[in-house]
Amino acid sequence: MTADPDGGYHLHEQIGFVLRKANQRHLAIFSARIGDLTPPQFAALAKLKEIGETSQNQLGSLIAMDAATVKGVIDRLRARGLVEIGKDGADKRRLLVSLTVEGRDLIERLVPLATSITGETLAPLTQREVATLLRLLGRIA
Amino acid sequence: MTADPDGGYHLHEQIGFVLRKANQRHLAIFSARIGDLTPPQFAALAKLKEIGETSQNQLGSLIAMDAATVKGVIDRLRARGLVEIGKDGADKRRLLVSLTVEGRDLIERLVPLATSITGETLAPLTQREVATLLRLLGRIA
DNA sequence: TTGATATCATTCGTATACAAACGAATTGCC
DNA sequence: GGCAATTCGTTTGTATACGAATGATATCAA
Repeated sequence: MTADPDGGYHLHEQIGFVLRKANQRHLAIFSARIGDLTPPQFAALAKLKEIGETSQNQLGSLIAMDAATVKGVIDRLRARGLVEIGKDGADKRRLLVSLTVEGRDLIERLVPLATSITGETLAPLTQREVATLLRLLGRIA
Repeated sequence: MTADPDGGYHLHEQIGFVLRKANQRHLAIFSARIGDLTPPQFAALAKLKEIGETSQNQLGSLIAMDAATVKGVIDRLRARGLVEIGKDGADKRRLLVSLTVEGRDLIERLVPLATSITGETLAPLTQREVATLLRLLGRIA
């Protein structure tokens, strides 16, 4: 039924390709609404607001970034004064990352925008379809 | 019903975050099975096999890459002898990109692997759910 | 207690991604 | 024909991503 009659391989039907395109559209919507922060930077600030101070690697695992990637993101947020780092007295290997006052202010102002970004990204779907999509994506993520 | 009782913003429920995680899992499966080619490189070869010779920018728009990105991908494929470029007699601005014999051999050998990568990525879902997911993703892509 | 193992953060190298600016070539329009 | 707008490819700069290697520190086990 849904099988390809000619048995051929079509790039546009592969999950990897469609995921990449959906990501691109979301990124375009995001940067149109929040121009001075990238989605990874936003994710770091949002997670810090949710859970408070943590180590750099712990934050990375919470937002699905490896150690090398999260370091770059935190460095750039730090250069802008949105987060700050401190030492962990109990474990000298760790860097504790936390929001600055400016970072907290910014993320609180941006949350409504982020909600509208999610809304615009999902605008082509009904509420029921949104729920289905998130459920199925969650299972392959 | 599905509304968040506390009205809070949770990163893990946002479409952008879930898309990024699904992409990560797909990439991990891809590189475990096809270690010496990235998904964008594979996409370029697969599309060239589908449509034959095209200009660099045209190829980019077919596989959703901007001009700067596609240039890097083609450069690396060219350095490995998988694609070659020629001049367009009718339009001196254009570079015509095509598969070499080695490139054609490789992509034909890899297509079965790519099919199994798609299968493994979608393994947590039933056939019906796969169809639903691809349909909904296609609408927001 | 000490020695193997694991964890934390950093660094290096490679590969997407995309914006912006650029020169060369082509097209559209009068 | 000729000039403006467009298109093609390139280059530069910035920002993820991830593998691999490394040094410092913790932990665990014999």
